Amino acid sequence: MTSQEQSLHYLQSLGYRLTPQRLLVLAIVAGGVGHMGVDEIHRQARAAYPYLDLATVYRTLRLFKQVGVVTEVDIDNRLHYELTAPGEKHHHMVCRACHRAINLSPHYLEEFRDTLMQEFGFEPDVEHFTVSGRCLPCREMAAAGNGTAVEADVGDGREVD
Amino acid sequence: MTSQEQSLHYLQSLGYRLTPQRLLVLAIVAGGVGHMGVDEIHRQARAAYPYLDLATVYRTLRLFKQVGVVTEVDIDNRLHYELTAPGEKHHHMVCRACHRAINLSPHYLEEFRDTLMQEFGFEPDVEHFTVSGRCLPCREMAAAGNGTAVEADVGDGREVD
DNA sequence: TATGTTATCGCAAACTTTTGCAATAACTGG
DNA sequence: CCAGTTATTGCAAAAGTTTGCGATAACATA
Repeated sequence: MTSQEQSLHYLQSLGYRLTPQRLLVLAIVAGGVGHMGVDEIHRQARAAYPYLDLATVYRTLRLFKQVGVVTEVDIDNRLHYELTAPGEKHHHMVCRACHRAINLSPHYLEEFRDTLMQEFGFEPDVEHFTVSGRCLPCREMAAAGNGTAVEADVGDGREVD
Repeated sequence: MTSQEQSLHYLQSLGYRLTPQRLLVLAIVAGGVGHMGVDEIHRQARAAYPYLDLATVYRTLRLFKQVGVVTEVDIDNRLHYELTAPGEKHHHMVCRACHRAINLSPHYLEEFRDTLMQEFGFEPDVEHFTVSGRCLPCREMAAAGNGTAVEADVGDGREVD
């Protein structure tokens, strides 16, 4: 049984229905490389099934995230998804300058998580954890001439739309 | 010189212009209790200055956040702002069930921050750090009969709009 | 296999946030 | 204090995401 089939059985065991739309979205996310934007998932889905609505894509991904089948990453104010690989779980560091997502092993969060649990009884949602900040290449670029490690320049000073 | 005046001088020193709109938004956020939603800030602003546009409120708050005058918190997919109190900086834990924001002393993030810096050269944006998860009361409610520690019940199982 | 229940879908519309653009007003230097 | 420069505003529209609702289809039961 493949990992996708397992996910589907799991959904079913929770009482959710297996619909062609869900199978399709899951297959697309599973087949994509890295984090996929919602629009790209929708585009690919429509290629196979033209009537699939964008709202359904959003609802499906929200559900998948809720049950842990996919991981959501906010990249530059846009939602992206990737399959949650059971053996290789990770969190993300997203650079606010170049918008790249860097994987972060759960190991780095364990201590933080334990602290919050013990001190506040607060159970952080580590499953969907993302830190934003600036990556090394972008910080170096900023230190030298300014600009971004990849492309679009972001926020140098004055207020521009 | 009040804290607000300091913020204004700081903005000016960075080359930003002091406009009535900015003064107004700053005064409102400073006068509010806790985190204020954008719509509430806008409503109050219009009371004093009816032409102030919502887009201006968003732009102003984004600017204030960028320079550190206000702190942004995402509560239930909506942006909220509070004045950044220089002496009492803190981060937030937001409960995904009751949507309350709990303050978190910077102390709890220092170690995590240092680790990311040393291991990856990644400089986390601790200024605008928020962890989502479930607070103690909500976890207890869920453990007993289910429901939320405050009001709206969120996500019990089936997919409902 | 036929039938009932209700979760899910597609569609349209709302909501939140961002953006393009021309007009305005804040600051600068004379 | 006046004129020039350009950051900022208001407005309108777009973009991204969520939601209400009636129709449809998935699952359960017989």
